[in-house]
Amino acid sequence: MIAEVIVDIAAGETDRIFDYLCDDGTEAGTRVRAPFGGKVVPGFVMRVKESTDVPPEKLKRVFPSPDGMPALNRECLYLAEKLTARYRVPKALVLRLFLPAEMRTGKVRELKKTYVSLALPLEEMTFPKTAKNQRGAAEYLAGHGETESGFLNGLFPGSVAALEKKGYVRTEKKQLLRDPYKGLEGTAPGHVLTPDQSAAEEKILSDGRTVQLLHGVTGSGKTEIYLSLIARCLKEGKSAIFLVPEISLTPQMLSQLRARFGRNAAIMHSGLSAGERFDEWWRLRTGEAKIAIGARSAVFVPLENIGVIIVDEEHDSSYASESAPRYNTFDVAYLRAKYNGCKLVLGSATPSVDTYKRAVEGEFGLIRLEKRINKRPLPEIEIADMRQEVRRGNNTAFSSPLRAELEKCLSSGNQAILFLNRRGYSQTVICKECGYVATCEACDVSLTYHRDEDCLKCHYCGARYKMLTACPECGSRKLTYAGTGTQRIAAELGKMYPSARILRMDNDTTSGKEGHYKILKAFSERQADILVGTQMIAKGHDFPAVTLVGILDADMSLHFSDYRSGERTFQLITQVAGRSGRAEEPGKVVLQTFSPENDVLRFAVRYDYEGFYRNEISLRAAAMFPPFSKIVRVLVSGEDEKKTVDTLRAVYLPLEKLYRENADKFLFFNRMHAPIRRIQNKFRYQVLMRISDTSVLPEIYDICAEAGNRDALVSVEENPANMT
DNA sequence: CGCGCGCTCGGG
DNA sequence: CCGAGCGCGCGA
Repeated sequence: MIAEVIVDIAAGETDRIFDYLCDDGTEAGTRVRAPFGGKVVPGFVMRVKESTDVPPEKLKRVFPSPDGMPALNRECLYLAEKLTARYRVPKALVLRLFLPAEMRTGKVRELKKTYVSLALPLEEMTFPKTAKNQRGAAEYLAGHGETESGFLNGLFPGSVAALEKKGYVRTEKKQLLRDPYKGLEGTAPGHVLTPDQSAAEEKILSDGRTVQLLHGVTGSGKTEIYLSLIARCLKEGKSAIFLVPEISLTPQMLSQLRARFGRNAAIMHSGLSAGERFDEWWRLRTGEAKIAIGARSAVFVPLENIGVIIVDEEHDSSYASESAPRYNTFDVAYLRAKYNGCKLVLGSATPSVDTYKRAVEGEFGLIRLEKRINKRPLPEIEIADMRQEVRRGNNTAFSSPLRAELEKCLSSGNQAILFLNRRGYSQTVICKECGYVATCEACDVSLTYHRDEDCLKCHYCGARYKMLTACPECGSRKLTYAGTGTQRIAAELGKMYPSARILRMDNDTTSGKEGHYKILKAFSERQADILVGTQMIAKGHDFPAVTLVGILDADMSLHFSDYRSGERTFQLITQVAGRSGRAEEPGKVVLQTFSPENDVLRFAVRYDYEGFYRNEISLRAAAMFPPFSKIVRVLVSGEDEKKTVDTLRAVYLPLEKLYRENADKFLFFNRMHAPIRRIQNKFRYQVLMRISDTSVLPEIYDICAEAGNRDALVSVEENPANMT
């Protein structure tokens, strides 16, 4: 038999089928080791056929990897086909998305362990006087029953082999799957849905459209509907995919799911060890687990017969991949829903403008949940006008309403969260004499001062620099800090409320995934009174004792140079406000801004999504921004500036030709430096386009795939989230 | 004339 | 991606 193989090499030149001899019975989707260009590389069997045009003397033989079954099922192969056509990326890169990384790198630990048990009753055994270990091991087995061989040998060195030779013990190899959430095997009964929830579920199931948008205010009980939909699938013998933003995969949430679905749920979480992740994946592949829960990448799990796909917090930006195959989670989920003939349920309290437009226009089903389950009102949001504060001589980061509320909150023994959006704005060092700003040698961005280490750091490449004592340009010692970071806020707070316990949470205090939880856990256990943090604290996590949320600089995201800044700001405020007053006591939110008359803020304080949407969509239509157009950015980056510019030319010229021939389909077309000209020593140039007709998109992808080379990376981004 | 580096090409 | 093969430029 002949196998059509894609070799797992991420290069455009090798991105084609190579024919190999293979064993009879080899199936498509099987991983193989293939001799290729002098060495053996991993590969994937895409198809199996009887014959080939390749001359026989060239044909080599592949040998299958010891997986026991094809790693990729039919649907995975189908999706890979579709995605390579859509994004024009090498097939090997797309295929990798379907496997846990551990499987490719081959570092997965042995899954089978040997267990030892007694073959005879202890009384029938005889041991030489010197064979203490043999006797000890046999006695241990008699007392403890079946024991893992390595463990027993550790206790009684050499015993296992000796006992086996005498026929005193039996050994057996067993598949061992690590269970990251042991002790939560119980299957908790589901809550009974409220009439509103039941009605919503019925509507989802009875509507003919594939995509259903569940638009429900915070606390309206969307999660219960998801779980009920999943439970239904299980009952029908089907499987389900449940996608959440990475940040919502909190230990509480995971244990809740495990309690409800037990080992039927496989959790794909970056916090798992490599081995655990592989095991969870394998349980899905074999059908042992039927529910996949995870962030973005879980949309690629090898489930079959899918009954529902759920995307929670649909608007969350983490659903867009930021690297290599820049797939869009929704696109993949939609393909899978179509393939399986099942529903794709999107849920959000603040849907993205694009999704909501498609729902109100009837392309998607739209289900509204307007009541909160516990009937508790949403926290009141008060706007603090920072212009007045400055006029009154208050130059601190805290308005008088916020101070008043903070004092009230602290004196009544409750907790407060202060939210700071530091995006595109950081605490850096400026020379007062000449205006010099400390910047990174590799990235051309300003450095950020870190007080605890007294150094300057680059947030794009992580480089560390010694703190300056004098200006390198003019020698002046008059250096000052600009901007306000969480560190400074926390320090100011400490001065204002010396007895308050303050916790800080941002990229610097949370090293690794664990740091995250440690801080949140400490705060929820009330080891602190005030939590100061960035976006990170906006989502997930329930803090029942929090009655005050302060949004220190609502303007920061509002005036960020992105067409979605209004949308982002509305989502952010709604989300942050949701942190306040989760238990009995009513919550309060103070929103500080220099532009209190801003429409987005006014809709946000009233929790008026509809109003916000109508306002926003008319602005987008007037300016012809997405969803009325598509922003396409082609980024060319490379270490050698000349070669990078050469590559830029190689994409620009054909793109410009395309633009000239289809001028009516373009709203904007130009080439320029990327906003950050250099990151990690790579020069960055871009061609920026806004297109009103997506029919030119395949051509754009083709041109870019053609132009990419060894020296410069060419990537295409659609409606990019950050334009660095 | 010989070696080294850079570019091109092929890999089944 | 990676190695082989080859051409051209440079030094002796």
